[in-house]
Amino acid sequence: MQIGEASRATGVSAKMIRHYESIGLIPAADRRDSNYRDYGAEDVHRLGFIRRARDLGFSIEEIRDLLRLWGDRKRSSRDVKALTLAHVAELDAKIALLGEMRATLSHLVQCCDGDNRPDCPIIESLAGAAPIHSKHMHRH
Amino acid sequence: MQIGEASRATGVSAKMIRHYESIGLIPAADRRDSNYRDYGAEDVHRLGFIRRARDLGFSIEEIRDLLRLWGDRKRSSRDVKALTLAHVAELDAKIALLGEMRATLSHLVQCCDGDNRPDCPIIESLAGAAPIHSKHMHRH
DNA sequence: TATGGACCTTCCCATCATGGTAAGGTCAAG
DNA sequence: CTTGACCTTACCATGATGGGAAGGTCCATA
Repeated sequence: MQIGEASRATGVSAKMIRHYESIGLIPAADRRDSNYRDYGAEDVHRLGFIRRARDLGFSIEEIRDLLRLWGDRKRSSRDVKALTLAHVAELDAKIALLGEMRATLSHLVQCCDGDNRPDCPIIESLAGAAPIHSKHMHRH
Repeated sequence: MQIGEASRATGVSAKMIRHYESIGLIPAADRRDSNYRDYGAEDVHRLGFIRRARDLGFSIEEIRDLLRLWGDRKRSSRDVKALTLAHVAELDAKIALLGEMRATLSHLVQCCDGDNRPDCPIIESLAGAAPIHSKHMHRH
């Protein structure tokens, strides 16, 4: 099948399929006489694997490792689990960072009247008036 | 003061200060005879504003708007609040996405023995054996 | 058979925020 | 006068993806 059909079958854009080939994530596709790339069931299977891994947030390099493990009949599930746990830790770190931002911002939003006047704790906070502590600063 | 000192004072790298100038986020700095950039209190204040906004995850374009509002004595806090709420919504979307990934992965991790054998639900799931439903699939 | 349209090819550029490096200018202290 | 710390511009890289140009292939239909 041509790249477009492989793309439709896997949800990976033709652009990215070519890219994955160019960086060696997947083997170079067979070519027809027309020089068009030709994909078979195994290729589609691999692309589906990649798409699912991408959907779970794995980086290309992590996926490279996952593909190697997938093809290794002697792999230990320990290695897969370790790789995955490392990725989960990355996700946790990102979530924590975004969560802190969200918490700070939603506190500021709560304190902002949102009316026609210019006075705004959000702008003031960015301007460096004071760090954002808790709502109960004056109780200590 | 020179760019290095402004950088140290604000936590914005000299590299990024020049970059912000090049994209018009901040006005072109004054120059000394040596052609070195020269920063004053107002510049440092603005850079601090930018750094805090970056720390809260605002994009450069959002910061452009925030700077405009900051400098506008006739701004309405409504506008600031709206901009911030839009950003919080973006954060929520990202957090939700990462959270879904995390949930799926941690379920798979739980199901993976992590021993010397190759059998691994993580790899199998990526290979497309079956979609990940809940642990209680068979209860309905 | 010719043409049109859907598909493919490679190549280059853009995103976003940031960092690295190279080649060279400036300045103050020793 | 040298050394070292600082500055300048200019170019390239990241990671994953998309856009577009210029041109080749293939099939159906007029």
